[in-house]
Amino acid sequence: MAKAQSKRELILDIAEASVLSKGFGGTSIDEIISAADITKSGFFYHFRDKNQLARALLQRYLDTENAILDDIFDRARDLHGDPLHSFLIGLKLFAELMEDLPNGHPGCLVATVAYSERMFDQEVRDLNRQAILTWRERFLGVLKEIAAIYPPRDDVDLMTVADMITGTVEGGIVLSRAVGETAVLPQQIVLLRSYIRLLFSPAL
Amino acid sequence: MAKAQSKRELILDIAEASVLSKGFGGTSIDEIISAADITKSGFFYHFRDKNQLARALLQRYLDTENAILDDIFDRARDLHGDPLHSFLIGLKLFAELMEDLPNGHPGCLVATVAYSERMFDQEVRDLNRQAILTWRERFLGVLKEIAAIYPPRDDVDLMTVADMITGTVEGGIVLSRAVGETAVLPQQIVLLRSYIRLLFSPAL
DNA sequence: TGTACATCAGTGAACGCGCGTTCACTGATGTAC
DNA sequence: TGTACATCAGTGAACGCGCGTTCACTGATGTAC
Repeated sequence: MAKAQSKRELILDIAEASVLSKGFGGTSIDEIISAADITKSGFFYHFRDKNQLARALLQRYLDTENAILDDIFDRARDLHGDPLHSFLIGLKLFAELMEDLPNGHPGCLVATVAYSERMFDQEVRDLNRQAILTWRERFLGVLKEIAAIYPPRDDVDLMTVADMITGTVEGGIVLSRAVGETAVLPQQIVLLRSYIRLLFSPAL
Repeated sequence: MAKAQSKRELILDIAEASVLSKGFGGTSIDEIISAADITKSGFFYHFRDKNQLARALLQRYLDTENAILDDIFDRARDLHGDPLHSFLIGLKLFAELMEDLPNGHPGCLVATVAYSERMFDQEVRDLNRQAILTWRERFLGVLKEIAAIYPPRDDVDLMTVADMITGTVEGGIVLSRAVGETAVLPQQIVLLRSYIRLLFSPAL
């Protein structure tokens, strides 16, 4: 949780941590305002209602997450011209980033929304859906580039492979949290990398 | 949701569906009892408190889930003597089972607990942790058998591969729900199967 | 530079409903002798 | 077979606290002229 520069950001920081550890329905505004040292009316000055908080929370989360992905895969591009090799480097960088988080990945808001969809309005659910589709397109683009050079060894649907990137992260977070081992998520990403390599590498 | 044979089972059925769509904190006892056509005291006759409901919910879920896995992989064993081939058959059967669910997989309670751990007591969290570890051991056993015959093509940790089975299902469910496409989960399982085959099959 | 007004970032008090939980009680069925 | 008692599966009424939300108001800062 980065140090907040404004009360609004502070509210979002506190709310995000609470939502990820107690769910949206388990997070109360009273609890947020007491941690943020603000009155209840102060909270409602910044957010019209609780669903508006959810929307802001998810939007902010997606923006930073996408910025991180951009950064990692852009750096990987700079390190190697070949799309397969640069993607493998990107996955390695991603795994290392997850490994360096002191308490493990704090959790993905997309998963919380998916698992309590009936708590949110249509706008939030649409935002969530769009997030997955954006990641699908992002990775599908890279995979198509790779497949054009390295024909896959198995008859797979590239869109499904693209989803697997996101799915591995989502699944890895659930496992890491449930079992209480922060190492599980980075291990899963490294294993995903092994699959991508096996799938596209010319015969060893 | 199977038809309940007792009020207690009915409460569990209703609560499970609600927890999977609104989270544990978003599920109220009032809502459960009105759907189950029972009074509040009737609820507290069956469950001491809300956490006791969570424990019963998770325990029942794990029991049925493990029974399904036993059934599928036992059948796969009967169909082929070789551990690799029978495991690949088992994964296919699993994917088909997920494909045949009319509204997709209803969601995994392990994930809900993992994403709202602070809502539950230690007993529930331990149960959740143990569930993941049990699945890890289950699949690790099979993978060791396979690796003894087919040396893996890549230097992977078999425990991480075992976790990947569980992780693919957890991640696949999150994706399926978030994007609203029931096909995503079975597709992910089929892709996992492709990896297992690629990893252990002798050079094609 | 002074004055008038607008906006920003909140405060304080109150609202009514819903929440999980308790407790004394009850009618139907089962069991012992 | 009749009676006494125990257990099962609940009911009904009340509890107090916490919840999300509203509304009139306020002091500090910014802007126009």
